[in-house]
Amino acid sequence: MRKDVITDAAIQLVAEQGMRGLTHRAVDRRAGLPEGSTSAYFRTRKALVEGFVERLADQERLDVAPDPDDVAGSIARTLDSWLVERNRTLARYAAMLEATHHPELKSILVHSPREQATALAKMLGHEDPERAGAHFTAFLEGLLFYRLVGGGSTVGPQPGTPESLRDLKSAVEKALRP
Amino acid sequence: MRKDVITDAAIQLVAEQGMRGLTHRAVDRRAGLPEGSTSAYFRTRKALVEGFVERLADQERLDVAPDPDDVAGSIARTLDSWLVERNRTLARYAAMLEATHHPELKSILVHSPREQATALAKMLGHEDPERAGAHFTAFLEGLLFYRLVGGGSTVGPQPGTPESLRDLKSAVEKALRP
DNA sequence: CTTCCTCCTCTACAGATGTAGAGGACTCTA
DNA sequence: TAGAGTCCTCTACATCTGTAGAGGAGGAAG
Repeated sequence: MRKDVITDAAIQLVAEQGMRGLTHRAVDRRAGLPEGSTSAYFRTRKALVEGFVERLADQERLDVAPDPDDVAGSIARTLDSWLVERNRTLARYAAMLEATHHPELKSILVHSPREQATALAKMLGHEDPERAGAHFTAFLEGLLFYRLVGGGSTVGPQPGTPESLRDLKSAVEKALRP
Repeated sequence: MRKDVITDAAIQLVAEQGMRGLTHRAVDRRAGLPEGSTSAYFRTRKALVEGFVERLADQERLDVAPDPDDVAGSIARTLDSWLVERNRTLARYAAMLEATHHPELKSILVHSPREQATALAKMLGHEDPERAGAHFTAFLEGLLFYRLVGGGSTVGPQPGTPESLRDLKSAVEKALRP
């Protein structure tokens, strides 16, 4: 579908150049479409931003569901896949930051791993599941962010490798400890 | 100094409107300076971005030095102060994201809490201080990020209150545990 | 075949943006 | 007081950006 081609190009653009690079014409060029296409589908820039964030949210809805027999392992695998899909994850951070001054985006981005984390914490016998769940989520979020943008540059092992998985798993295990 | 007025205005702008809001003229207006001032001090946009990031780095160099007698408490206080200075911290996240496609910024932003965290982890008797330090840093980073931009909106207690300090401290303590 | 409708491409235009330089005001030095 | 140097303001201009609408290509419906 045309719209998806456009929003996918938008995601790449945002990952590579930041929100500033997201213009109608730049998306046209990036997607190899004739000038004016993006503008036809998303008349205003606000619409374009929302379209791109919706696409992001759609693409990530899949990934979420830990295996109860190997909680840490399955979470580590999900995190690692997000590191591998570097551009998508970078675009998501850009979108989250954008949501700070563009609240409509928040409802699109919810993605809410929070309830899930709370449930998980309850399951694992934390005394204050709400708080533990929030801390756990924060830790994962930080792990990702730190690997991807923080800490200078290539911190930690190369994503997608067994070593990366091992490292992530050990971190997740530590975070899951009551 | 004139330059500081300009870069401070730039920080506010970036926090409120994102990198996209950072234009020479917008900074002039925000700082109440005549049009052209920003352009005189920072001829290119790249220079403007670097100037604003340098200013950010300068302002945060102060805050870093945990009290050995109350490690968790002092770290919690630092984190809380960053939450209170919402705009500066938001601007820093924008800058970090920007550094992804603008590597010169990395050397300015280093801020490197990593060696510190490693040293801390060693001090507290972790078996793999390097890794523990990285995880610890990631956790703090995530805690901040999650509170400020993640998780929908106002997650957790209001920054600056004793309750916020207590919550942060408990989180930090948990993360410090070997 | 004609008519209609949808999807797409192209062109237009006002306003914003990056960048440059001319020249004025002010300060310092002699 | 004259001259030199610095700091600032203003104006200019090519380019980019957001947004709008006119109109064509092609398929569907009659």
